[in-house]
Amino acid sequence: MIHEQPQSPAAAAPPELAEAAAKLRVLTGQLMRRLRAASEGEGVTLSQAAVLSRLDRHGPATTVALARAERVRPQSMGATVGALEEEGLVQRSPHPTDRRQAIMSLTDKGRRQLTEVRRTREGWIAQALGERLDEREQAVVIEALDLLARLAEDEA
Amino acid sequence: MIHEQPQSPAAAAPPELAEAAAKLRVLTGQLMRRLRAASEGEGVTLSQAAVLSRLDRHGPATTVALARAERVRPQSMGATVGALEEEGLVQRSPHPTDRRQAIMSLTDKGRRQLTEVRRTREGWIAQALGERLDEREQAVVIEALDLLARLAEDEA
DNA sequence: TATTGTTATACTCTATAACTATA
DNA sequence: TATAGTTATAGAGTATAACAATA
Repeated sequence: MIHEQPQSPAAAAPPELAEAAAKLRVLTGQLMRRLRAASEGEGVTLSQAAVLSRLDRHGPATTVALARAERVRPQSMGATVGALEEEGLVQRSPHPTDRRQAIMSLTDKGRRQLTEVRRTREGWIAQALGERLDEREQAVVIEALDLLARLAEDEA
Repeated sequence: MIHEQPQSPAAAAPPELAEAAAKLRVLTGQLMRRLRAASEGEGVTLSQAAVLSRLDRHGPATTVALARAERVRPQSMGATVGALEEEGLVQRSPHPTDRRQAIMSLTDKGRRQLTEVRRTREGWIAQALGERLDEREQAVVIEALDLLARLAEDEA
């Protein structure tokens, strides 16, 4: 690759980055399906598990705040937290001053469910990282995750 | 209970790997939604675009082979290639010796569509990688993608 | 019997649109 | 007007189950 090719229709990105983009696309799809498969038979779906995990890490939050954090529409998040509430895994409390808002928090049952989720759903990833990669490779993956997260969260 | 692991109930994985697993889960979901959003209004859906891309890179293939490669069920892949065929983006030819099989290949229209797909769908990733990361960081991401792909493809 | 592929059905995830209640 | 949330509807993506045709 010495000269630029001004007439190339798909140009703009150098081929190794285009290849990386294609790999990332494939990887994302496969991870999504593995995560979904791993979370089956657990009583909670993938997106429900994501909410449980987030509530545990960042504390109680409103539906809208959860939607922003996971980058889904508030209506989508509403369906997810609604299902969790029906199963008694989260509970809603009124906001102290703003009566429009409802604050969702984990119940004890939700916390127990989360323990199970972590073991089975995120567990295989953590295990694979630990068993299949040496320390340098683990460090590479960990740094790359932060870099990619930065890209994914950039602007819209 | 388990006396081999006296401490944490969710143990087994060191905390930094558990954290990496959680980050990977969040990243995967966000990338999936971004990819889907980027492929809207293109005439092909995300999984259809994946098939076009694969046919271009690896040549003609049967439904079952495509399903294995993308790690979906043959029935699911059947629906995807069926839609592509209806739009004239792929065509099916009989297998020379096995009349059960049908070999799918890109049409000229499919190839043109793919060019468009690459520009818009994988384009934003390639562009972000090029613009937001320096060369060392790009190398880290590229290596990590290969490592993660290895993990994702390991055993079932 | 095993493999390729199809048809039928259902669930998850997410979206847009239209609405109510509160600020 | 703006924000938090709900309800209704739809499409993408995938799965399982049952089946037909071919090897």
